[in-house]
Amino acid sequence: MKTSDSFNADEISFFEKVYQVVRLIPKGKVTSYGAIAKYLGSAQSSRMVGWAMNNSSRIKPKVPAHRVVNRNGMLTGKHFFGANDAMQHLLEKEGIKVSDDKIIDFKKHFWDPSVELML
DNA sequence: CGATTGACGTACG
DNA sequence: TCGTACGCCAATC
Repeated sequence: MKTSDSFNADEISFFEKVYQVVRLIPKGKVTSYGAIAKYLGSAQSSRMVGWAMNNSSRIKPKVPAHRVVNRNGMLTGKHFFGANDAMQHLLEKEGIKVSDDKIIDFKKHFWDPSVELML
């Protein structure tokens, strides 16, 4: 415990920042890896966002990685959810229509952290 | 310790 | 418009 279990801004890493942002994604909304990376100040590190998502399976609490898709709105990481349609099913359950592993009206459901969380 | 991979994105041809 | 190449940082082999 050491003082507190809270997150220390000085302790959080690039990955943990990603986790927090993803957790802030409202239901029925989605975002892209690049948007998160850009919000973190490393737009070119979009790969790291995806890598962070991979680790998201081991972190706690688990982050809604199903709300994070690539720039094309395609569910590139659906294969990581175990079931092939698990990610798609979750998105449809939240009101997001998915077809061919791709989000319909992706731009419409797009949630940009740099806009919603901008101060 | 060095090389390869990875849920992406942008640039160039 | 489509395909290929590069960059970014960390983890894994």
